[in-house]
Amino acid sequence: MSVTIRDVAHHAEVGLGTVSRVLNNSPLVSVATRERVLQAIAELNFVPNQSARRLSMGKTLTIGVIIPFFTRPSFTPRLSGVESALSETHFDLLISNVDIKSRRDDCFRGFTRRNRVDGLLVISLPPVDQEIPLLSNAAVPVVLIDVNDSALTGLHRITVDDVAGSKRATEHLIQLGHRRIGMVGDYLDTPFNFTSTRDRYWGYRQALQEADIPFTPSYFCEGEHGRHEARHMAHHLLTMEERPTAIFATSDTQALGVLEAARELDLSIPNDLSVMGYDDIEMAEYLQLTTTRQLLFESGQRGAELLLELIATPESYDTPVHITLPTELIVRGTTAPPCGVLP
Amino acid sequence: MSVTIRDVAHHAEVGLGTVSRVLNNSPLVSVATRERVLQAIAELNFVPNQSARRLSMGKTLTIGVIIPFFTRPSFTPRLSGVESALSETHFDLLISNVDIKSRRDDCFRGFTRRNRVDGLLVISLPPVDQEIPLLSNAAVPVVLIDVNDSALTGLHRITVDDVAGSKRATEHLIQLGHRRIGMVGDYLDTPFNFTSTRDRYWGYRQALQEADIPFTPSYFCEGEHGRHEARHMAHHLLTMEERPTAIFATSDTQALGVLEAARELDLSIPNDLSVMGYDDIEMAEYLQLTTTRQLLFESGQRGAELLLELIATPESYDTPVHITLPTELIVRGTTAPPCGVLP
DNA sequence: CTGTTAGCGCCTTCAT
DNA sequence: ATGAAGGCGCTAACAG
Repeated sequence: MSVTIRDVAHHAEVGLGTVSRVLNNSPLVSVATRERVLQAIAELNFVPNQSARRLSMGKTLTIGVIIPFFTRPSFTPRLSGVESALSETHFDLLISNVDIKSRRDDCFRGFTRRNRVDGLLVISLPPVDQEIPLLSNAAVPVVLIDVNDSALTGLHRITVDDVAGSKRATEHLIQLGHRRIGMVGDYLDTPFNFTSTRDRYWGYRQALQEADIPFTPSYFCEGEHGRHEARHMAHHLLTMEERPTAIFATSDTQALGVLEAARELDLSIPNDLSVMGYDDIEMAEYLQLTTTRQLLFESGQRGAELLLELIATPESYDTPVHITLPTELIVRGTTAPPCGVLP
Repeated sequence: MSVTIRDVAHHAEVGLGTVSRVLNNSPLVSVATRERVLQAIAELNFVPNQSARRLSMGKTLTIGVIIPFFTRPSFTPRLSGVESALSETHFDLLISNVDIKSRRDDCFRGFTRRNRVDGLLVISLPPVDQEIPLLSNAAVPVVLIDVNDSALTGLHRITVDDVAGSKRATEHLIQLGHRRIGMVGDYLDTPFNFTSTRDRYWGYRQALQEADIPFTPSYFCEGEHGRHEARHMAHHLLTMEERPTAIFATSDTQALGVLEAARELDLSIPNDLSVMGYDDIEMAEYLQLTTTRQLLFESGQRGAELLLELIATPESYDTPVHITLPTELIVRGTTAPPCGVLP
């Protein structure tokens, strides 16, 4: 059916092993024979069969990545980073988008065995307790990206200090003179249990506390992720009796919803209301949104790079690698001192 | 090393073939033995080796997709559509992001052979002449998405009538009373040769012609894709002596750049300038951008569905399938009659 | 340096 | 309904 290594061997009048050597850049081939084989390969238009190589080598030559909601603007750059790190290599990229819980569980189980992938990247999805040993004893190396949980110290991770980033963001608002600061975020408890959501919540709480501003539960709104949902939450906050003068959205996407709500209510930004996002997605700059930048692309890239090293030389990594990426406050146009207050 | 079908056979005290049959849901197994095998599988925690299956079956159980710039907001939904169609199946999704020409060529060659993928989806990338036979005679079925070229009638395709969509968009502007209509778009000629770019250009030209508005070359700007580049082009247009009263950007992303340029120049939208986008990406609604909606997600989904059918029953598709997806003009807030002109 | 051989783990006839 | 045997295309270890 298809031309095989055997045909090439015949054609080049060499042994079958020699062809294999040429294919794998073995130095144990004379220049002359190598030339001959290469030519035969070209003439026959031969391409090695991946499945056969993989079976024979006991490797899959592919990297798996488990990522939730890969179309969200904050996930795409992460994926892109992974892709860029892998594009130089011969590894295939097997992406599993999980947006329902059951798929998530399947992927965790399926990918931790050797015969699916040679290494696994998990993005934003913290393993539950019983899965931790699964990952740390996995047949293949695993790197967690954007999963910040102290129970995970046994695993390789690329994380962001969201508590600090969020605290810093809140402090910015406080320094501007705001005291009534609302928060619009994802549900703290979801089937996926994103750690970033909670970390950002705690950063906010900490900043308030250190500034001696009491936490007002009614200023904290949690809901489904998304612009529309955020708009509703913000609308609710902004029509309260004593409405917040600033709203911190835990993602830029949600900040857009807040801006929409403000528009509906004819509140001018930043005079009537300060709005703060998180992530610094592409659109944030366009919208002049004050936000906290995290290195989304880099997180994917470095995670993938680490994974590649783990695959290449597992022995040099007996202790888990933990890289923390910095965040940066990006002050743009949606934050200002509250009405009537001078800095 | 890993538990194999052989171990299962031993454990269940059956032949090795029987285990295979159970694995493949063959009806040729008695309920009793099936139970026994299933239990052995569970007890041994056996998972079949993909590479081995693939080699043995001569299938790869994976679908390849070649997509350029997969982080662009108009490509992500297409990919998402593909993913959604595949998530129900047992097919793996092998994504190749090509953003440089050489990778593109490699992918075209590499993926058209049987041993890489069982089917190929090509998004937005028209094959060059010499590649057409490669694709139509490919060892595996191929479906082109968003590639609109009359030379491609021999291939299965999901397309959008961009000429019509673009013409309609331009007509909208004309009907509002605009006569000086600028266009900001991608380079017409690029290494990738996106057909949509050219189609949109021609739709624009056609609409002008039918309305007896002469085409003004200086009103047409082409450049690298992206918001910033579009901003520069728009800036140029808007500082001309007789500047356009409306600008049609050939993508929403570029429309954002146009809006930015208008902001810089203190032009109010839509009074001083009408802006029209294309695609209807997620952000368009938020920005109240008038645009042309195309079914991005559906294009990916239907392409993948078609491909799956082609793989399953190739014999029932002796003649190429060509599905054209509709576009829809979405009038929002960035277009209005030109200053001083009543509709 | 090169040819030969024995698997890699599974599917698929072929007998039974 | 079931077991045994051959082969998918390649790599790697071996002998020369």
